[in-house]
Order: sequence, then C-alpha cells, then structure tokens
Amino acid sequence: MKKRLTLKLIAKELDVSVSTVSKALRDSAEISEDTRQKIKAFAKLYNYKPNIIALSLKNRKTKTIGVIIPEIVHHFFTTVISGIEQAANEKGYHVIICTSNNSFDKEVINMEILANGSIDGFILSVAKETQQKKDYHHLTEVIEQGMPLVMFDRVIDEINCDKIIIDDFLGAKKAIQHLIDKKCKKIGLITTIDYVSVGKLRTQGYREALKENNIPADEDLILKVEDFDKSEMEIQSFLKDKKMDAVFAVNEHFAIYAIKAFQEQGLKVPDDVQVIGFTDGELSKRFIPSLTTVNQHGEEMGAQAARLLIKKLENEDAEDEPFETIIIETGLVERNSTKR
Amino acid sequence: MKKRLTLKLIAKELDVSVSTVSKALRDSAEISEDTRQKIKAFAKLYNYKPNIIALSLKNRKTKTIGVIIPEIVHHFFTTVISGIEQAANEKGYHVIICTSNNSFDKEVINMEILANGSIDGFILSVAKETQQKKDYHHLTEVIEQGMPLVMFDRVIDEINCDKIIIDDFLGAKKAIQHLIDKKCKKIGLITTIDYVSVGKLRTQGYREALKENNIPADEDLILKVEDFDKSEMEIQSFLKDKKMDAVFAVNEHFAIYAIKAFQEQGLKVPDDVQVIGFTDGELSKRFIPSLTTVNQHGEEMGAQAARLLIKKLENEDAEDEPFETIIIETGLVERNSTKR
DNA sequence: TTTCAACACGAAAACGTTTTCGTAAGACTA
DNA sequence: TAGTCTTACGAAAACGTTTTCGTGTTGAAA
Repeated sequence: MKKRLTLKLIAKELDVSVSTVSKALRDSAEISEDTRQKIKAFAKLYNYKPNIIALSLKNRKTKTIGVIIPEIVHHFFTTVISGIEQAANEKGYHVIICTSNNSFDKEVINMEILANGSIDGFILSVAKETQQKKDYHHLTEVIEQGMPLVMFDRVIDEINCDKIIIDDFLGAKKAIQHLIDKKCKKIGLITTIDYVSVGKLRTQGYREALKENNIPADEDLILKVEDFDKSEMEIQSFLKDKKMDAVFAVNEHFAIYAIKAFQEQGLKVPDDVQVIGFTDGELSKRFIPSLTTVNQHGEEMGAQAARLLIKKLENEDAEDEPFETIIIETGLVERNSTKR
Repeated sequence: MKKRLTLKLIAKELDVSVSTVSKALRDSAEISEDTRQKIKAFAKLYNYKPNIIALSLKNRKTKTIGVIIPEIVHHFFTTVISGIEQAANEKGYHVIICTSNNSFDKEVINMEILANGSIDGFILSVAKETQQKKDYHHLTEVIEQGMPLVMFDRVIDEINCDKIIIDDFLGAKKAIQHLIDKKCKKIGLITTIDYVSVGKLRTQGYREALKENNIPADEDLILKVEDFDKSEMEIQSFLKDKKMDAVFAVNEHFAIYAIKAFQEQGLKVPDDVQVIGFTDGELSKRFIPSLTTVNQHGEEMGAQAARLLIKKLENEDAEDEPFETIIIETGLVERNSTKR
C-alpha cells in the first residue's frame, strides 16, 4: 500500500508547517495569497484528499448512517435502501448497510459494532425474532447513549423514537374502493391469520371500505391462509364455486395464486374477475397479467427516514423535540389484473 | 449526545494513566493482577467499547469493505451482497454499500469518497455507462494507490485486478444439454442483439451444445431481440408456427414471454414444449409454471469476492502475487417449465 | 551495604486533521 | 524612538487509541 498524501507530507515538501497547509487549503484569510496558491497548486497536482477517518475522529461525527434491515434479498427493503441512499447522499452522508437475517443476535451485534463510533445514527427495521422475543434492550441502549434512531416499517410501539410507517388500513381500503368503483359487488379477501400488524390492519381496511359503501361483509368471501407453504392449495379450493367478481390479496403471492386458480376455472382476469395485491414487487410487474397492487412506496419511506434522521443529527436543539411518526400514504398501481 | 466512555475517562476515574488502562484491557503482562481486575471490572460495569474510528486511524485500517454496484433493487445483486456480507462478517469485516445507479459520475464520486480512508478495499461491478465510456481512470487510480480491488460480474478486461465471473458459455451449454437429454430435437434460442459479453457467450454455448450432439444449428430457431420494450411482441410472432419442442432464453423475461406465447397457441409447458431461462430471480420461482433456470450463484460469487479481497488485505506479500480470475460455475435449477 | 533485576506503571509519540493561541517582523502612529 | 497594529505564520492541543521507552520502587543476590 503506497502511502497517501497527508498534510504533514505537503508541509515538509513545501517547507511550511502543517497548520499553514491546513489553513491554506481551507482558504483561511490568515495565509498570504502567495503561499496559499503554492500550497493549493501542490495539493491539486498530487491529488490530495483529506483523510476521512481523521476528520471523523476530530469532529466526532462520521457523516455516515447505519441501516439495519432484516434481509436484503427482498424487493421492498431494497427500494427503501435506495431511497435512504439518495436522500443521504444529497446531504453528504453515506450509508452502511447491515442485515440481521431476521436474527435477534445478529441485530444486537450489528448495532453494537456500528454504535462504537462508525456511524452518527441508525435507521432500522427490526428482525422477526426481535418482535417475538420482545427484547429491546439494544434499542433502548442506543437511544440512551444519545444516538438518534429512526425505525421504519416493522416498528416497535414501546420504543420511543422517530418512526416511518405505511398506512396498511388505508391502503387496503383504497384498493377495495377502487374495485367498488369498477362496479364489483362480491369482493373476496385473501389474508393471513397471524401477521398481526399487517394482515389485521389490511383486513380492517377491507371491512371499512365495504361498510362505507353499504355492502355487507360476507364471511364466506374471506380466506385466512393458515399455512404459507400450502397457500396455493388453500386458495385454489377456497376460490372454487365462489362466484366473486374481484379479490383483494394481502401480498403478491396470494394474488398470483388467485389468478392462477381463476384461470384454471376458465375465468379471465380482469374481464371476469379482477385482482389486486399488496406489496409492489418484481413479480407484480412481470406476471402475466401484470398485477394491480397497493404500492408501499419504499423509496419514499427510505428517503423520509434518512431526512428525518439527518434533521435530528444536524439540529442541535433536536434533542428536546418530540419524536415524530410519519405515515407514508400507499398508492394504487393500476396494471392488467383490473379493468381500466 | 451523551459522551461515550473513553480510556481517558476511565483513567481519571481510577486515578491511573491512560496507558495503564489500555494495557489492562488488553491483558498486558505489564499490569499487576490487582489493577487489571479493577480496570476491567470498571470497564465492564460502564460498558466500555473502544472507539472504532480512533482504532482505524491508529491502525490505518478500517476493517471495512466498500461495495459498489450498479443498482440495488435487483435480485442478482442483492444475492451477491448477501454473500459478501456473510463472508466479510465471518472475518470481522463490515461492508459499506454504494450504488452507482449505472451512472459513471456517481461511480467515480463514490469511489473517491470511499477511497479516502473509509475502507480497506473495493468490490465492484461497473456501471453500464462506464462500460460504454470506456473511461477507467478511477479504477486505475485506486489500484495505483495500492488499494485492492475485486471486480465481479461486469468486469473490465483491460483492468488488471482480481475478478469473479460466471461462465456464461458453459451455463448456456449445460442448459441446452439438459434439453437434449430430455429428447428435445428442435431447440429455439431467444437472445439479445447487443449485450455483448452476456448474449454472445450464451449464444456460443447454445451452438456448442448443439454441435457436440451433432444437431445442426437452425438459424430460423434463433431470435435476437432488438428492442427490449417490444420483446413480448417480437417473441410472440417469432414463436408462431415454429414447431419447436424447447426454448432457451437468455433472461427471465424472455422466457416468460415465450411461455405466454406458447400457452396462447394452446401448447402446454412443459408437456408440449420446455423452457429454460437464465438468471434465477423471484420471477422464475413464483411464475406459473415456475421456471427452470441457469442459476448464477450470486451468493457464492459475493462470498468468493469477499474472501479474495480479504486475503489480499491480510496477506502482506499479496502485493506481489498475480491477480486471480475465479470462474463461478453455473447451476441448473430444475422447476416446472421442463420435464422431470 | 551495594547492585541489579523484576515489576508496575506513566510519559509521550503516533495516526491525520482542525483550531486556538502565541509571536516575529514589519508598518504605522504619536 | 517607542509603542501599537497588522500580517503571516508556527506550536500545540485535541479527537481516542496503542505502543515504545523510561523510571521509580521493590526484593534479592553479592
């Protein structure tokens, strides 16, 4: 490894002091025009760049954001990261990403490592295991230490910090309203049984939309999938002889299995029956027919998270300000599984 | 921000010198058992963690790997990252990820920032724009500076560094051989026209497999898609009245459009015609029928890249060692678009 | 009693910056 | 001529570590 150019080397080479070099490069008025020119020319010629680590140590800030997500091979999370990166870069920050692999231990370790000076603040979506364990000591520790923390998507109510979430309830409601606007009368729901915050809220949105339109909810049209691995079978048999004109599914996969089942019955999507999914991924875009979905706006979520965090980081008085919870509105992406 | 515990604070508190504290915590024999115990107990009680930035400055290594990829919302790249992270963490490294968004400028800027002390070495897949521009000054600069660089997937032949690539030629050949083993006689190819390194090599693999099996290549069975946006149409009309019993497509999307076209002709996949794609993504897994594909083994690619880089970082003599190019073998993932 | 290890610890330098403060030289004022 | 102000720069501290080297105190050997 060749040694990098430092202030000290420049100083020696030009026979001035380190302080002079530093000041010259930062255009201090203390330095005469002559010397300043000379030093700057030299620095430019040999492509001097200040050492970021030294600056971080000196300034006690790293201009780096730590992001911890449950998994990276996952469309939604990558869109969030993408948003974080853009917003962070705009403000001159960069981003360290760690995955917890949905493991509590790895989440704790990653946070500890990053908290030891590598970053100025956290953006986090907690691991499933953490949700189950309900052990949040690593989160409270970081907060007590005074390091800002923004949680997104999978947030924890008990933890007092800034949060960015989407409105699952409203998202589902909008989807159903859209179907109703398309003259659908019998709208099915395919949801999950245990995904509390997700399935439950989305189901509530479904019911609310029906209610507002004076359509009685028909429990026969609601399927709560018990076993994810057998979801295709469950959906297939559920959809048999049900005579619905639309289905809302709480994720991409259920939506696709529904379409498949309809097609096997000889029904055409969207002509005979329309389908809307939740979570807008690659699958929704490319499936044939492509899927109308509720978009979670991951990028915006990430961008907002980053901006909120940076606001806290750069605003000295921010410590006293109350924590915010920003709700990102969902959007409906119309594609070919619903009528135009 | 509360201030973190430092050696200096411990020293003051316990009325010893900073050096004593440091040595005690590192179990130096210079320190008496008594003081050592006392210091360690204190440190543990107040949860002392050494400041990583200070260590980085002192040791002039950060134990951090910089990764630059063209896009993060992309299944293949996320699998690579996943592999990098795992391998890196095993060796006590962590990972900073930046995306170039396929922009030359952003690639250059990101590299410059990271090279200024934040990281010990690079793992990189270049932006499309960089490939077009053929401007590699940022790569050579980093290398000259003595910072190790490992390129993966989209590598640049002219740059002299370690590389990890997959064997597109062999991957395609294996796919075709698989179809031939399944008694296919008339195998179509859907490829791209301009993707040099990718489409070309895979096409060569196709031809080679046919040749080895003494099947004459029929140019009528080869489609070079001209316009990605109109690929569905092109594929549809190409497949009309072609009477093939199998198709190999150089990516997921072409494969899916092919299946769709066959189905519209009333043909069944895989009973009447079998299909294999390249690049194993979410789409391949979830499409109905699920797609048999050539797997690029992104995780292994990432893991190998990380291991290779770390080897260079930790081996002092490594500078003299010649650069390696590791070829990751592709695998065939059998699913429902081919016969069992 | 002197000499000399061994022991246990502290001072200081180093990593690469920035910034505060001090000061020599010259210019200006009275 | 003496005093004061600029100007232009350097010394040193600081960020938090690690490590080398120096040194005062023991205890034991001579």
